[in-house]
Amino acid sequence: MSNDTPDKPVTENARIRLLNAALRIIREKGYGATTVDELCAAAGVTKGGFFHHFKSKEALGVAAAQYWSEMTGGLFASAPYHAPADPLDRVMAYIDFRSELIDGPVEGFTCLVGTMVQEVFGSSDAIRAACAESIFGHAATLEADITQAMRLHGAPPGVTAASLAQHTQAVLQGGFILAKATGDPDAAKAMARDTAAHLKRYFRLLFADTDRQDPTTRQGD
Amino acid sequence: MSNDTPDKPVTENARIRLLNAALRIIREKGYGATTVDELCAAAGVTKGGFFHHFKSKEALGVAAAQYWSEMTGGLFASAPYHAPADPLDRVMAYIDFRSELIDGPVEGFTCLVGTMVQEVFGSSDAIRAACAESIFGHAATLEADITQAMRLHGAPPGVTAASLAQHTQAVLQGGFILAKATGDPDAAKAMARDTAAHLKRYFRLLFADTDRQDPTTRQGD
DNA sequence: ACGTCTGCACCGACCAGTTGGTATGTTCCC
DNA sequence: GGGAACATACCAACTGGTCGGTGCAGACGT
Repeated sequence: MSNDTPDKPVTENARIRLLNAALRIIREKGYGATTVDELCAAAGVTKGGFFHHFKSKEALGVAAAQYWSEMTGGLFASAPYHAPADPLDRVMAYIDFRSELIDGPVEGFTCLVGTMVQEVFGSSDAIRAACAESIFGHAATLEADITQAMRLHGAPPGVTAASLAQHTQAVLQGGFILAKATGDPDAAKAMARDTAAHLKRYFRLLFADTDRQDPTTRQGD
Repeated sequence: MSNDTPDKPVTENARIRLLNAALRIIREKGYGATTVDELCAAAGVTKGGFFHHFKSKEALGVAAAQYWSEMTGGLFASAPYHAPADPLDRVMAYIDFRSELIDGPVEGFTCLVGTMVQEVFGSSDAIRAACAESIFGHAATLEADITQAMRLHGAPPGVTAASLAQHTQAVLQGGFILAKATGDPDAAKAMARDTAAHLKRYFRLLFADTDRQDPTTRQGD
């Protein structure tokens, strides 16, 4: 979408290490609580090195959001949920895939940009915009499948593909919040997965009144 | 649940002002970005006054979460959505009520504890627990109506009242995140309301297969 | 082939401002 | 007069950010 990430020369080592550290630590502690020094220590880079690559902490935040988009974008693009021929099945498989991703500790499966935007939407418009781009950009990839599903099976009354795609993201993000609220890792996982299950059920019900009453799509739980 | 908030004497003026400032400013800028000095300035209290009432910033965070519970608890308890005789209608009216609450600037309608818990779940277990208490405590009040609705109309297969109540909170919280991500206040409002509309549709569909096919419940949008 | 010149990646000591927190009053009500 | 409710002044630690410098890889003229 934006072409300001040209394929850099191969020698960007410290930058990548910094970005990877940012992904991990910001998801663990939040953007505000993450210090530059901490990032440097984790990446094995000094303060000077940090500010050589990022002109400010905020710039690191923006870059981290974009890096997150690249990483997750690649993950989703190569994920197996695109396989089904029926677009509705692809949407269902997408939710299953998201559900499978929910594993391990809370910081491991939650969303970097969802976490960040909540924190900085009032104080850094640059980071907020980068997070929005990531979230809504990802929603757009899902919207394509939903549009096709509506075309093939008929559109449920009162909903649009864009709205549904964004709602999907909202539900998953909300699940992450509740997951973080529970102190226990297992409860957190169950919480997030349960939310995803409700989301899938919503899709199933939404498209049940179209031409899809036959229970041939009884996948999973 | 916890009785460590006994009814203090009436003379807690600065404390209340501090708490009100905290509610407003933390929702605006997040917990981490909110400084003690800023809170003091907003409440017209000095640093000494602050630490007279709260032994630390973290203690203020915990108190703010509890204060938020009290405030919203009162708001919801006296809200008109309890009027309908049918518990399912009450649940629907609850979602409508939440949707009506979505107005004005983003910081005005978002949830304090949802914002905070996202930020501090890894760094302050005390605040995290206070936020969890607030969220799940509120969910429990909704769960009662859902349980009754299931008893009266039949339970949709595969869901429990507790799970549904928590899912409701998750969806609303997720809507807030997407709302914050959009820079524009009007778009934010629309986003959050749209999420609530999807949630309501989910409930409608869930209970449509029970004894509730008659469209007498065609309220709103 | 060779010195050197240039620019980039990175270093690490340092700084000024800000942070949460404290020690010591003062006021005022019971 | 004693304790709760504040105010004032202050601090040590830490924050993001700066700045002069270093090592090294390639360009370039000879």
